Amino acid sequence: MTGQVRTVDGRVAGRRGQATRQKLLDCLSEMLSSSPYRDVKVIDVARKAGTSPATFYQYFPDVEGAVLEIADRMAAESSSLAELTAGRSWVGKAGWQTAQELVDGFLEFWRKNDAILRVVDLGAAEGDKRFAKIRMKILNSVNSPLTDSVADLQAKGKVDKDVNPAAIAGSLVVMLAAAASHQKGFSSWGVKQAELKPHLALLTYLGITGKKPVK
Amino acid sequence: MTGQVRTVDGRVAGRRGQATRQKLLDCLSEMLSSSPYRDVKVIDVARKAGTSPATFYQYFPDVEGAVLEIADRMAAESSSLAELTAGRSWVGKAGWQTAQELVDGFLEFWRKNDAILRVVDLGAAEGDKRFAKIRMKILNSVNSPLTDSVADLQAKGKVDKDVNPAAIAGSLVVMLAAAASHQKGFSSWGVKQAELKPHLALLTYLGITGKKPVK
DNA sequence: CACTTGTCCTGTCATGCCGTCAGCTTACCG
DNA sequence: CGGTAAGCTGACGGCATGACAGGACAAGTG
Repeated sequence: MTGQVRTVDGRVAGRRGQATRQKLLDCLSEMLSSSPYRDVKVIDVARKAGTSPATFYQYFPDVEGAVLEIADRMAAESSSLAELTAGRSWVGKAGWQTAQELVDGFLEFWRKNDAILRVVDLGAAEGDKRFAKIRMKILNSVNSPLTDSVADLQAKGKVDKDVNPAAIAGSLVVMLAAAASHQKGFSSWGVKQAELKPHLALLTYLGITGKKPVK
Repeated sequence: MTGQVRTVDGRVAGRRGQATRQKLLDCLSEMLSSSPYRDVKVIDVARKAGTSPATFYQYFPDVEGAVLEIADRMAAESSSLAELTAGRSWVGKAGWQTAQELVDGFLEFWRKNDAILRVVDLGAAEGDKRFAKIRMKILNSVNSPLTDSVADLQAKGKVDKDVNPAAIAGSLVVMLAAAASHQKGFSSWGVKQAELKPHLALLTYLGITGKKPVK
């Protein structure tokens, strides 16, 4: 699908080369979790991987290039997020359950990938189209089915005709993403994580259906 | 209040020094809008300000230090955001108007300060307490009065007793912040800014009151 | 086993930014 | 006008960057 893995100078990477490349990506991932993006240096990644900076540049044009690759893989995995919403019911108790599971799955995904997601978010916010594209791919895996759900309810007359399903779904998805990446912020408001989840689910349910949930 | 402005080596800055310092801050602000945070170099800021890197280090310990100063000033201005919510009604048509004005004011503030807010967001997400504190100060100027509003409605029996006002208000504020910093993302979902606003207001109103707005 | 081929890694180098210091210039004040 | 403190910069060692050429290594061949 993606073709062969190639080095910067055009050669085809063999088994050993791919292993080195992967190790560099893993070490970069770790560094992103432990130090500010701004301070991540090629030389540190290379040292951590037990190799030299020159090797790094054989596989990636620069740090950003490697980050994009990590982000791309994560985006590929994000498709699993779609199952949290696609084809689920938003009516009655089942609807409330859908909302809860969506929030749970979303926060979990964000928690697992928070370091790289931070960088993707920054890149997208700074206007970098490559990062914006990746961000959209991730958010879309939730946003598309969610938009469909709203449109469905709307077709059935259960949601006002003047709402734009994409705007509602997008706003909710963006809320979940932001809440996930700033969970610590909520604790300074005296809101614990366990307490936050049902409230996010509540807002999600309210936004989608326009009604209070039946718990 | 804040005492005298001092250089890194302890001297008191006079009129000329303060002007230079300010010019450096202004130029840094501009650079943050035009290039990725990761690529902002001291030497570029200095050149843009028509001075030398050594001068920069006379007033700031590093780029981050200067960024914190810019962010601090913005946080001071953010208190004006409180007026968007404090003491406003959330009932009936007046409530709907409150929601709209809140969204409007919030997006406007974010638009004006987006570059620095991006960096603050990143710093906070990376766990830097100084940035987290600044971020909280800004969000609190909206979150506190909003929390009060929910608590008020709750006391009057208009909102369910089992909701945590801080969790609801916090989630909504975070949603607004995220929507503001990724407005471009919505356009790839086919949602224009003018269309986004009323939907954010709708979600806000729904979240605060638990009911559909009377328009 | 020697030889070849193609992959893989690193030593080294020019370049450029970082962060600091000594020392020069400028402004203010008695 | 001389003293003092503020303000600025040239220059420097140190480190990261990014490029290259060449050495190390594995695998296949006669």
